[in-house]
Amino acid sequence: MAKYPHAEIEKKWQDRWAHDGLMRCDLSRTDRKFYCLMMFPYPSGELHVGHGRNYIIGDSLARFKKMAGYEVLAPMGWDAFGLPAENAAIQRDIHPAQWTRDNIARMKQQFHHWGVVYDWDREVTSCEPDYYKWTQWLFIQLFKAGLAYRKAASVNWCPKDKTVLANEQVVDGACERCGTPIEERHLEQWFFKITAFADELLSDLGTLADWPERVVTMQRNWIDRSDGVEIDFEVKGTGRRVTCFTTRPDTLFGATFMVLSPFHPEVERLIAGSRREDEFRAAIARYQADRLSGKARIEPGKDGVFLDAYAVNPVSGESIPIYMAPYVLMEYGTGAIMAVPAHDERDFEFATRYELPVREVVRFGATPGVLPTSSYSGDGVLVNSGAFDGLGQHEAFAKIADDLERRGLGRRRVNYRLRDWLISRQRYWGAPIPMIHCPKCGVVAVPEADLPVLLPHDVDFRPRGDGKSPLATSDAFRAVTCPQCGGAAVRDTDTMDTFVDSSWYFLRYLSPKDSTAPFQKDLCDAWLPVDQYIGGVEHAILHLLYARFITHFLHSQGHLGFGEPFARLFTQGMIQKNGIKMSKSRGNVVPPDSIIGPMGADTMRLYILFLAPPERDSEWNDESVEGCYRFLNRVWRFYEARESVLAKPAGGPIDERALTAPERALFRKAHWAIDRVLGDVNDHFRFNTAISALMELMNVMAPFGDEDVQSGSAQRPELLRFAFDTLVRLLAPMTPHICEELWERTGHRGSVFASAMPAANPDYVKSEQFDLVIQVNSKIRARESVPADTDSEAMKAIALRHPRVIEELAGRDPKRVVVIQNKLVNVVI
RNA sequence: GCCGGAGUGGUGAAACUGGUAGACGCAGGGGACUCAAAAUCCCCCGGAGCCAAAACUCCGUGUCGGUUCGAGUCCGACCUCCGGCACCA
Repeated sequence: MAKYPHAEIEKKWQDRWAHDGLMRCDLSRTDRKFYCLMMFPYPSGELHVGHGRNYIIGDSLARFKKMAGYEVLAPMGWDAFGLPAENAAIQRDIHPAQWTRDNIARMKQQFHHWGVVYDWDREVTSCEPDYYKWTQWLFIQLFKAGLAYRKAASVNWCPKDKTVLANEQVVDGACERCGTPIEERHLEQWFFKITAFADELLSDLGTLADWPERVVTMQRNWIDRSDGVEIDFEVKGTGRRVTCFTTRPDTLFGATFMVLSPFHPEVERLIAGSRREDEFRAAIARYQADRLSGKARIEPGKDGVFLDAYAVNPVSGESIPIYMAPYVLMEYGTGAIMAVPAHDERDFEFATRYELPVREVVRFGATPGVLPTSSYSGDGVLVNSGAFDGLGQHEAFAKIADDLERRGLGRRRVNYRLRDWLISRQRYWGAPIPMIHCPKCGVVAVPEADLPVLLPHDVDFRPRGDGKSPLATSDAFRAVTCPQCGGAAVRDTDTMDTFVDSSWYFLRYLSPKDSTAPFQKDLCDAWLPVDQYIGGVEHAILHLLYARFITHFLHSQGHLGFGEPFARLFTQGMIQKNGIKMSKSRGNVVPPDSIIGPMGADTMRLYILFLAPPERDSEWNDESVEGCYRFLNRVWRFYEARESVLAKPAGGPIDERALTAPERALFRKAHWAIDRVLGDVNDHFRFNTAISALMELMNVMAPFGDEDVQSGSAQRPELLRFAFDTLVRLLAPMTPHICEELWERTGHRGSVFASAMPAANPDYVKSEQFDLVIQVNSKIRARESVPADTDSEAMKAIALRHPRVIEELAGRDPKRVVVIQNKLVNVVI
């Protein structure tokens, strides 16, 4: 039998949607708004079916919401700056701008062929001056607020990409992108002070009830707040002090030694001119080498050196030896710790190795003993702690902290694992940092009226490897007059991390062409937070944290009326082939055209949605795709075989009581399908079960009307039409082309997406009969078909007079009879 | 190590608040149509017991226990896989 003409149908509707602006959004309709946002892609070229999932889920959801009466905002744009464009451009000897533009055109074409429709009037492209002008504006706002600062920092340097990487972009000591082991360099870099927002970013996670739990957890662990106390220890005989951070001031009396990071400044002071200086320096060099190799966990008990020096416990006056050891990190706290081996695992390991005293200061239960875990269990009582003996741990924390603060020897402090965000990059293809270095005035922001600072086109953009940006080679770009004093000055030649570009794009969609402001507060306040954000879980930390930070910042400055940008988040799973992620380098990608060509975009969409719950990683199976194609053909043939009935309007309401039993079953199945599909999609993105419900409806519909139509005696045309219309409308968001065509052919005016979703009548959602399960002692012994909503007494009676039950009872009385409405009766003997 | 998530047929997966395990597909087997094939349509399809069929019975949701009339679902312990963090004081 002939296949339905998908190619022709799909082209027709794709062109019509584009022409009619199907997803054009009217921003003035805010009473029922739905902002449906998909993470904008990096324009890397061809998209494969794995990428497609994100956009197909989003497009289907947007269409559902449209049919549910929402004014849907579904925009799309391009995260267009970044390294791959440069690398590809270097390889192919074309300009990154050209390469990027070509890819955008290609990907737009692909969306079009998939039937994925956006409001293209709102397209944003982060590498265009009309966009990055405002990324630069954002930088200046952060600068003015004291949240963008320069610091000479030891930074992660990728020798292959020849650029600095953020901590977040270093994975296992290697570059996230190319896998090259990173090196350490000391360079002046720009940072955004995200740590200033650490606390609100952490506590507001609690308001994100509609985010996946695991994403919230990942962010919480990433920020990781710890409350503690900084304590000053005197370095004996020097008059100098070393400050330690601890979350356990209650164990202060148990500190039997101190450990400095080998990179702590005090180490240099202690070893300079010392008798064992050479030995110390050799050790430091070794630790340095280990640190750069990155990977291995450093065993606290493995390595450390006594520095021939002592510190004085500020409370007990006790002298304790000072060690340096690589298990203490310079990057966290103060780079120095007071070691309490009795109550900290790592300190315990170290003390064991170097035979240092272990003194119990918190007792759990009655028996003395050490408990070397860093967890703060809270029910211990202090011992060996002078005046603080007998206090509970929590109380001791407070008392000791108070005591230290009063005497000026310490202060309460909160530390985060989160570090400030290093945003400068020594690369060409990014937004230039809008700053000027003046010999007289120092670092000065470019006046906002002078934005954008244009990225010069004719620069040798290959990376240089000397720690400077390619922009530094352009004298024309660098030379500038200082906006403050008018003297000669130079521009900053670094560009911004692309995560800055993507940290605010969702605001720009509302006024993408506005040349006077990055976004409009009133529009943003009306349309945000985003109602549904959809993207890959790989952005769980970086992008989502940065976007939250920037939104919180803009909120704090009064530019926005809200702090959290994304009310609901959905992270879709990866599509794999042969058990691994689809990627070009692994050669296991499925090109969309290999499906669309023979079977059409609707089949591809249907398969991707039917495959599995969308949040789950799933395996692509070529054979299963055909099952979806078969289903669409069945729908098509159902129409064709009944065209004479379906093609013309069949009016009249359906009188349920006048229907025959099988007709009533179909009528109810349609109502059931409405209920299922809308519930599955709205509540949990369960497109897979929604589709299976529609397949069930089709299975019930299939026998209806065929022969009757042939013989010209079709019964109940209104029922046939009701069932078919229902199927078409429920299926339309997922397979839009075939459904638009069928909607038109069945005599409807206007797009199916301009029509309303059908509503289920609760009276008809359940089938008339159900299988009453009769159990004896919880084992199924019989089933009987009975009318829905048979009351408990009647159900019980049916069960008790069933021959099987009578047989099992053998004259005895049941001990108990459990009745579950519309389900089962369990006779317990 | 810590924090999440997941383990169900040959396979992708269903199973709403504890109540018929395996819906809906795919693959496979059988049949109809056909000269034949494709396509389509119909039937079967977790395992075991029975020569076979029907009926029936038992077992079965990673493992072992528990709660309950009843557990894939709840509780406890464990195993495996995936993801995140990993010297954070």
